[in-house]
Formats: sequence, structure tokens, C-alpha cells
Amino acid sequence: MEYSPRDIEKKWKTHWKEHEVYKVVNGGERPKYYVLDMFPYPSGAGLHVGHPLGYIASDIFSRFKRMKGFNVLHPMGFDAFGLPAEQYAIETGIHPAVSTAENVVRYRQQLSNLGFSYDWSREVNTSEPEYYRWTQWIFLQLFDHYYDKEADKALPVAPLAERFAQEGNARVQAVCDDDTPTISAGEWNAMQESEQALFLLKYRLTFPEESFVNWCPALRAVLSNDEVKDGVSERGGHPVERKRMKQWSMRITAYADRLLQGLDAIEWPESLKDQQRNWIGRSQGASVKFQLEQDAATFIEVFTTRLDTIFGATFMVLAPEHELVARLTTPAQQAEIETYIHWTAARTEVERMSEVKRVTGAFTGSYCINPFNGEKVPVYIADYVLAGYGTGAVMAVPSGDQRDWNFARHFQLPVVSILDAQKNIEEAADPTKEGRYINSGFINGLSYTEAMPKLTAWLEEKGIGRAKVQYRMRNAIFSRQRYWGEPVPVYWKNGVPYPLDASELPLLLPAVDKYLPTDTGEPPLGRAEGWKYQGLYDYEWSTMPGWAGSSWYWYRYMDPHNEKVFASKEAVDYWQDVDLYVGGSEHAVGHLLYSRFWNHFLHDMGLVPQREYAKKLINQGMIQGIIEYLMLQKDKVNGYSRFVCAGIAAEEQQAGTEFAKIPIHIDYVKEYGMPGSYVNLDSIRQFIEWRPEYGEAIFECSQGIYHKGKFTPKKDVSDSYLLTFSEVGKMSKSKYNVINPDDVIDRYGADCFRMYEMFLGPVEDAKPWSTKGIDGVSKFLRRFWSLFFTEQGAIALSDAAPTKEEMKALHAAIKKVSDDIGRFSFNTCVSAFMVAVNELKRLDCRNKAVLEQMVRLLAPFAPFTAEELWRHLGGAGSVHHAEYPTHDEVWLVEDVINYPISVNGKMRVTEKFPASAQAPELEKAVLELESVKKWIEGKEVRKVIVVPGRMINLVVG
RNA sequence: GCCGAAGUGGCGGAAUGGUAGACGCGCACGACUCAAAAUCGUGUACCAAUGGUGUGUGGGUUCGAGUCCCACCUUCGGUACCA
Repeated sequence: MEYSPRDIEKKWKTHWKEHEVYKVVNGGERPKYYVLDMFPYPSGAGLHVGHPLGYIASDIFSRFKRMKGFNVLHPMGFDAFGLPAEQYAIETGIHPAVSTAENVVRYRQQLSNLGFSYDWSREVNTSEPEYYRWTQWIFLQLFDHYYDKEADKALPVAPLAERFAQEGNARVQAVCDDDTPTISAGEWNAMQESEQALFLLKYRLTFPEESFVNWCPALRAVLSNDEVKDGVSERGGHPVERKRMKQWSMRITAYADRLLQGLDAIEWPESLKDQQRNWIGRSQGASVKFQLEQDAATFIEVFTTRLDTIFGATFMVLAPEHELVARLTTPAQQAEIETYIHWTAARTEVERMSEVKRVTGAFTGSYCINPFNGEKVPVYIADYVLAGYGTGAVMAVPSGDQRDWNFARHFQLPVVSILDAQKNIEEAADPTKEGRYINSGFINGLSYTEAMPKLTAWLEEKGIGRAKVQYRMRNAIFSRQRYWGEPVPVYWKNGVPYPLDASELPLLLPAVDKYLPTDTGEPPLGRAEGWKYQGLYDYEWSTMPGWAGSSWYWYRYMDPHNEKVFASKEAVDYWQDVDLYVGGSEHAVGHLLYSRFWNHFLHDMGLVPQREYAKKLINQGMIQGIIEYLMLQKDKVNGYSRFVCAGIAAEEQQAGTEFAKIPIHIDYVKEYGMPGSYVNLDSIRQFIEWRPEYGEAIFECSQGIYHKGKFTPKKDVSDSYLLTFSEVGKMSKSKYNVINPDDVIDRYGADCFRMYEMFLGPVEDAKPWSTKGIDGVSKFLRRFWSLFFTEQGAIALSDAAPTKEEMKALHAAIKKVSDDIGRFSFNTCVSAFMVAVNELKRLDCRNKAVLEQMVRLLAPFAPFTAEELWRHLGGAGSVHHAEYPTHDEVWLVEDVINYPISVNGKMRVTEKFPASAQAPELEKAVLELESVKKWIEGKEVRKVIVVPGRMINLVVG
């Protein structure tokens, strides 16, 4: 019988669906196990070959666990709010809900083609009101709570307000805005209701605040860092500036310590935990106030982790946005400072960060006083100091900090040595903590550990500073000036935000005439006519960011259709948490940190049982694609755009001509994925049809020039051979290099696709997509199949007792595959299957007992093929409900071991000895071997190392 | 700059400190065939070849290092110059 994956897969896909083979119920005898995938954004390009890598791995693991007797929850859904659908809506006028729904249908189709064991009845979609009403509900809870440091958890705001009325806020230990004033009960009670409401915002876990954004006046839009290149918008090339804007924020910093501590309790990759630790960036230090020379009542506050270096602070640097800059600027420095601020406003934070070599800054003309030695310190501004971090001011110690040192050298500021162990500070900064202090007032002669307590004590005694823990993590901005996101369930009355009542949820996205900002630059929701709370008050016009809906979705899968709560207590108590989470490491400090934050909060509320929601996490590597570009000369030639061959571009670049890389759809590229990929005349015409703005462009390669429909050859040729510029990178719709799994599945079948993606290498490694080698996996499946059938197509199996060799091949495979699934090494599982089949083929094995076990073993990897063979074997029910095989060591015991024999660590010969032989007899036997004598002749055998069962090494000399 | 990961045949990759290159692709040869495809079999790290050299480079630990330690180079990913 011929192996026909197409028929088999169609048949079982339908059968599984009709018989609800993957239906999961909450509860039962079996222990629970929850395997979660990071759900996809359903983009218009469809599922690409990179998505399934992690999904296949988690599906294999889920099926394995299920066959091992667990009640496995393995759901799938869609993270369906996002920018691409909105961009598409802007271009076409089609409502994002419509295009998103279409994309979801396609994704679901593609996913079920791959044979995943999802219980589709639990699907979630973050953009549906039934889902996002609970996202809004959690937002309301955050709004209604503050972080109490004494309780070390979130508590309701209402009792806090009562406490203010009783005793003011002086004794309240809560996380709040830095600028929160101390007020008495009298002051609180004297406030109007709206003033009280504004005051409480300083405590709430979500609150509106002014923060900096990338504002593009021409597009009247806020852009992400991604969308800004070289200070201009990626789309259209318009200038972008940093602008303050009122945005909703999440007080994630309240949870900084708990987010750090929680990492110790979870089995996540160490590298990913490190990324989170670095992002949170807890640092212990001190804040110090520097008095202004001109105004003794005003201070510049700095944070430092090296208070011990304060005597070496020879200047001060403020962020250009610092609030004191205007006051500090002297008339003489006015012009210079303004020019610098203007220049810096056009730079994104990413640019400000990545420029290391060039020193920029400007002197304000003013001085402040170093409180430790009373010396005058000049105040500069420079954009390497970021306004959003700490106090936005740095005390510069050039002898100990390289960046400060560079700045000092550039502006010819003094560099004062502070430790006798500092070396060569004329050449570079030396950040050492060794040695004894010099030039350092009352700590002269002390060591670091001796000096620190004295400094801190002095600081607090004089009231000019205090020990402080600082985090580099900032509160998370929670607003997007976009349409396609969850509406924030808040309305505004007299400049004060009021939450909706939970009973008023969901607050539905209103219809708008266009998906663009309003003429006055307000977000698209500002266009919704008559969209007012009780017909009177404007709703919040910004929407929630992409990470809102994904910060709690694993709970919704537990109880997806509940209309009363986000998930019932019974469901949450049963499933508890995620046992295995699979997803990309690119989410390390975004989704994976925010979701932990929300989970800690939900845990504080007593709504979920576990502080950390995912016990174990494995990263899946990115499957990269090749991005193909055409090289476009930046300046037009005689008024025409000019594209040239990559080779020509490289030469002309040497001569100073500038080129831009224009991505081209990979379908138009000949020999895509090969080193010599190129475009011919057909490709050029396709490209022009696709990008009509280049209709009159010149296309030049060594073969000739194409212009306005005519090809003028340089040689005796009839076609263009314009080399593209190829680059390995992300598979992305915007790079036009998305490869769908559909074609591959159509040709080879889903089982083959699944096993091939696993066979590519370790699941966590990144790799470029290629179908080189897929034939090997395809051949394996056909060979596996052929073990069951005669060439005439009849099933031909024997009921005889299996031979020892057959049992050995089987049990070796069971052992290897089970072990390797356990350590998520799926590529070696596939190898093990191949080894087993090669061996069974060699043995001409037709034994039913052996092959039946092999079918079970293969079921998690090739679910369709295994199901078909299982039924041919007369198996009852689905193979996916059968028990997974376990191996028996008895079959793996060797009688004879082929020992490698090394001389001085180099392997020379091998020799067989009985497995029972002990070290002394082995040593004796080895020295008598003819094959060994050659290597030890005339030399003294100093030592013989015998590792029974493994190897023998002779040390001679 | 900082943080993280990775460097092994022509290619994807394998290898609890113990026979480097499993398994697969590709390639070569052979069988079957009129022929091709498919299938099956054999071989396939390199070299000056009874031997020697080989896991990015240079050191080190060890009887023994792809694996452990130190320094460096390259590539990829992340990034908020975090004081």
C-alpha cells in the first residue's frame, strides 16, 4: 500500500474533529499539565515557516505528556490587536475587525493542517469584546489599587483615601510618584473632590502622566522607535521630535523587587532571566543634592552608585530636558544651549544611546556646589544623560568613569585622581575600588569598605541626601495613539479621569470614518461621533498597547466562555499555572516581564493561586529568511531613479556614491536563496507593476540597461542579470520574504514538515529557512511505512516472538526518544527514529509487537501517519490516547564491549572484551595485545587507566 | 559601549571530560531499468598517507578537552550610553 500523506491527513483531520479527540475537560483523575504557546498575531501574510517551530515542539511535548497519562491543556488563540491591521485599514478603509477575522480563519486553517492537538473550543481572540472586557476589567482593578510597602502587595485605594482624611499621607508607606508632596489630613479634607482624585493618581497602579514620545508632526502621529530611522519617520521620511504627551502608565516599578525575586523560583533560561534582571536594573547607591551657586534654595539631585568618588566630581551633567536647564542657562550661553537642545530633540533615545564615539554637550554657564568639599562645579547638559532615568542628572567623576573622562577631555575639564590605586588616568578612566582615597577630604587614607558607611552617615546627618535603591526600569507607558486596540475604560470630567463601573464593560470600540488622527492631532477615537460617557463626557481616546491582551490570556484558556469572571475560581484552581511555556526570546523584556507583573498583581488580589504563572519556559529560535534588496542610488540620475546590480553598487560605493536598499518581494527574485540571486527582465516588470512609483526607473547591470520598457544590452545578451543584495534576517511581511508552510505541506505532508522542522537542529537555535534535506525525512517516513506493507500493498505482519536484535533496536529507540523529549532535544529524536528504522529494515523486521510499539513512539511526531498505521494494526481508539511505551534495560545489556585503547590520550586500536571483565584483568589483557605492543615497544608503561565499560588509556614515555 | 548566545566536514548538525563528525542532505560509484525517476547497496574530514593533522585563535588544567578555566577574534540576538 502506497504512503499517501495527503489522503491520510485529510481523513484524520476530519475524524479527530468529529470525534473531539483533543477535547480537554477541567478536572478528572489524571494529573494536569499545561503547555502554552505564545499565540500569534494573525498577519495578512499568513502563518510563516518560523511560527510552527515552537508549536511543533510544544505539540510533540503535549502529545507525549498526554500518552504518559496527563490531562494536558494545550490551547491556541490569537493576539489580534495590532498595527498592521490598522495600517491596512488606513490604506483600504476596511475595518480591522474584518481583515483580522479573515486572517484568523486562514491561520486556524494553516494550524490545523499541521496536525496540532489543540482543543479549538478554547480558542481566544484578544480583539473580541468578550475577551477584551476582561482586559478592561483588569485595568480597572489596577486603577483601583496602589502598592503598599508595608503589606508588600497591592491594596485598594478607597481605604487609602480614608486614611488621608484621618491622618494625611506622611506615615503612609506606599509606592507613589517622586514628586508627591506630604500633606496633612486638614489639607486633604480641604481639597475639592477633583483635586483629591488627581492626588490619588499619584498612587494608583495605572495613571496618566506626561512622558516623552516620538512625535511626527507631518503624520500627526506618535511613532515607535522601530518606525524612526535617522531622526525621520520610516514612512515618508518626515522629521520626528521628542514631545511630551499625556499617556497612561503602569506602575510596574512597584513590583521591581518582586519581579527580580520571582526569577529565582522559575525554570526559565538563565540568559533570559539575565535580560530581565538587567532590564529591571536594581542598583544600590545614594541620592545627593547639589546646591546651586546662584540660588541656595534650589538643588540638583543626582543618584550615584559610587558615592565614594564624590570628591572627584569635577562637573555636573544634566539631561537637555531637565527642568532646571532654562534657569541655569546664563545669557552668554543662551544661544549655544538652545542650539544643542534643538539638535538633541530630533534624536531618538536609541540614537542617543548608540553613539559612543562622539562627545556632545553644552555649558549652561552656571555652577553648583559639591556639598562634600564646597567646591564650585560647572553644570553642563549632554544627551547621554536621559531625562527619563533617575533624576536626569549625573555627577561626573572623570577619573573613574570613561564616559565622564571623554567628556572632561573634550571640554578640557579637570580630572582628579581619588584613589592611590588608580593608574594612568591621563590615558583613560580607571574605575577601581582598590587602594586608599586621596584628594578626598575626610575619607583620605581609608579603603572603599571603610569609607562607604562614613559617607552615607555624613550625607544623612547633613540632610543633603540618603541611601537609595534605584531601578533602571521605568514605569511602562500604556497608551497608544491608535485605533485598533482595547479602549481604556475611562472618561474625563474637568480634566480628571474617572473609571467606568465594571458593569459598564465592555466599552466597545466605536466606529470611525477614518483610521487616522484627527485634524488637531488627536488619536483616531477622537473622530467617533457622539462617543461620550452618558452622552456628556469624553472617553479616553488612546487605546491600550499590544501587550495588554497578552498579559493574562493563559487564564482565559482555562475557562474561555465564562461571562461572569475572567476565569472561574474552579478552573484556575484546577489548572493553577503553566507547566511549560514555549516562545521566542525576543519577548524577554516585553511580554514576558509585563505578564509577570500582571500576574503578581492578580495574585495580590487573590484571584490566581501562583505568583509566577509559568514554571518552565523554553525559547524557540527564530527561523530566518533571506531578505532581497535592489540597490537604489540615493540621488536621481537625470531625474530618474537608478537601480544597479549589487556588484556595481559595491564599486560605486567605494567612489562615494550612496545607495539605499529597497526590499523586493522574493517571489520576483530568480535563484532565491542562492548566492547569485538576481532579477531578470520579467522580474523587473513584476517589480514595476508592484511598485509603480519606480515605473520610469533605470535598471542597470553588467549585461545591459533597462529603462522605460526597453532593454539595451551591453553585450550580446537578451536578458538582464541584475544581482540583488541578499541578507539573512527576520521573516517579515515588511521585508516581503515570508515563506508559508502550505506549499511544503502540500508536497510532503504535515508529518514530514513537522519532523523536518525538528530535524533542522536544536529548537532554541536560530536558523535560516531551507528545504535542503527535507527529502531525507520524507524518505524516512516512507521507509517506516514500508515496514508494515508488502510491495503488493497487503499488510504483512508476524505474530511471532520478536528476536533479541529486534527488541534491542526497539528499546534503544524508546529510551533515546523518551530521554530526548524530556530534554527538548527533538532533532536527535528524529535521528533516533531513522537509526531504528534502518536497523529494523536491515533485520527485515515484520514483527507486529515491535512495530506496534514503534507506532506509539512515533505518534507525537507524526500524528497522522501513526494514527493510520495504528488502525491498520487494529488498535482500539486513537493512538493518541494510547499509552506511551517504556523501555526495558534488559534488552540493552551488551555481552561484549569494543574498548577503544588510547596511548597517551590518542586512540590507536579497539579490542573486544567481555562486558563483565574488571579493570585488573583488562589492564593485563591489553598489555599482551599484539596490536598494542607496536605502540609501547621500547617505552616504559607508566600508568594504565581503565574505565570499565568505556575506554582504556596507556601512559607511556 | 553594555548584556546574552554561538563558532565542529561541501551543507544542517551529533557527541554524561573517554573511539570527533551519529543521523540526514549533497556528491561519487554500483544494482535494478531500453532509459530516467523512485528504490536498494557501497564510499565520502583533510594531507606530503604503514603515518600525520584536525572542533574560530592563543594559552592552561587533566592520563585524556569540541566539552572545564583564562585571554582574544568573528558572527548573531537584545539594548534604555543607566551614572
